[in-house]
Formats: sequence, C-alpha cells, structure tokens
Amino acid sequence: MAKNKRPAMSPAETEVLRLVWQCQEATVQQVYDALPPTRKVAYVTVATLLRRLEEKGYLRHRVNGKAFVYTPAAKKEDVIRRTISDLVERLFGGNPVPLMQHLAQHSGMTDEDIERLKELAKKK
Amino acid sequence: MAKNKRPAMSPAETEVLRLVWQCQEATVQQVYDALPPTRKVAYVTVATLLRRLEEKGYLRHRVNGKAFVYTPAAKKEDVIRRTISDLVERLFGGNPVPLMQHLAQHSGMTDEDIERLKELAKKK
DNA sequence: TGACATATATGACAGATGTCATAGATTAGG
DNA sequence: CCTAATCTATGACATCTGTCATATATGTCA
Repeated sequence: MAKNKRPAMSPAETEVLRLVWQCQEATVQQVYDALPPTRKVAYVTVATLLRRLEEKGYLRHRVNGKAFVYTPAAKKEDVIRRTISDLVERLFGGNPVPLMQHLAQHSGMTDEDIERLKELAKKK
Repeated sequence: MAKNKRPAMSPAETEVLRLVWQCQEATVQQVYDALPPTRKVAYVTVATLLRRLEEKGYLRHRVNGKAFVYTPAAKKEDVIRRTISDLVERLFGGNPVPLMQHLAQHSGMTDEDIERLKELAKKK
C-alpha cells in the first residue's frame, strides 16, 4: 500500500479543488467564475492556486487552445477522507463521535438517533 | 449578535487548544505532556502556540507561582462549530450532507441509515 | 541568600499562504 | 500577418506557521 503523502492543502486551495471537482475539469476562467460571490479574488490568484495544487499533486493539466484544463490527479474520495481525518485528529484527538454528535445536533436529530449513530460508530 | 471574528487557528494551534480543553485548564508543561507521542515538539514550541492562541483570543491566562495557567477564552462549542462549518464550506460548498455520508460510510452504516440522515438534514 | 531548576520572553528563520502586478506567450479576427 | 484579447509564467511581498535557541525572570530550598 503506497503511502502517497501529498503535501496538505491550504484552505484556499481546498476550495479551489472543490470547484474543479464540481466542474469535473476546469480552466482557470471556469474556476474563477464558479467562485462564490462572497469570495471574489483576482483571476491570477486562482491561476496561482491551481498551479500550486498541481505542484502538490492534487491536479494535473492538459492544454486546450491557449488555456490549461485542470483535472483531478488524486481520488476525490481519498482527499476527502484525509482532510476529514486530519480535522478529527486535531479537533477531537481522533475520535469521530463528537463530530457526528455535532452534526446531529445541528440537523434536528433526536437523542435516539444520536445513540444509534454512536453504536454504529463503535462497531468500527 | 456579536460577530466576534477571531482569527482562524492553524492546525498546530487547533491541536493545542484541544489539549487545553481536555485538561479544562493547563500549563505549558501539562499540554506538553499531553501531546501524543507521535507528535513530540519542544516545550518552547508549545509555549509559543499557547501564546499565539491567547493573542488570537482563544485563551487567556493567569499566573500561578511561576507558571502560566491557560484557560479557554471562547466557548468550545462555538469554536468547534466555526471550525466545522469552515471545513464544510471549503470542502463541500456549505452542504453538510456529504460530510455525514462520509462519516456514515466509515462507520458501518447501512444505506437506509444514510437515507434517514439525509432526511433529517434536509429538515433544517 | 545564593545557586539551581523551571518559566516565560525574544526573536529568529525557513517555508507556506494569500494575493496580485506585470511580463511574456498564444490565439483568433480582421 | 498584425493587433487586440486572453492566457500562463514570474516573482514579489506581507503574513502566517511551525519550530526552536537563547536570554531573562522567578520561585525554591539547602
């Protein structure tokens, strides 16, 4: 089993990667356009973030006309797993139950639902 | 409602804050000792992280003998909520369902359980 | 009270981050 | 084939991060 240690993504990079996933593949322009209006940043900034994501091994690109088309270079599932487990590690010492509880609490679940979740979690 | 925008914590800081929570209140030494063996870092480094957390408004300290005793300066619940919602924002564009699904998938839940979760999530 | 042990304060430093201005390459239209 | 429009490449720059070595302050106890 290959360890495949990619350098961690920064918050800004994470968001950009998500937008690429969303488009399946994307040019700088497409990511730029997909940015939520609450977070407008210069076109070149997006280009830089995409380039850095490629350096880190999360993306690759091919050329189409004069534009770069970026595509995922790592399995989305894996990236997500890593990101979440890092968070759980730092914030809860590795125990995912508090995270589930938190989510549960903020989505109208009953105590019973939570208990059930905890049970399930215990089973590995 | 006060916005109370504290600067975001870095990963290393997040872990240290968790250890303070764990001890309720803690000196540098206590946090240092509580570090998981996989992450041994110098005593002074811990001191620096605690100091920075205080600068950012997550901790405060009082003096006890020659030691500083750090205590939380922000509600743990709030900090956790913010941290998670930031992650959900960046990684899933603000939709918490994929996070629940992920957690579910990694704790032996059935598809039915997941459906139920999604329903619950939809209702707010 | 003086020396030792133990704390914190300083601040240094390389590398990461977030952001962009500007320069240089490329393509498409006229 | 030239020019305007559109891209990427460079690299700059202030901050933030992660980590410490050292200097300094302070409490302790023989």
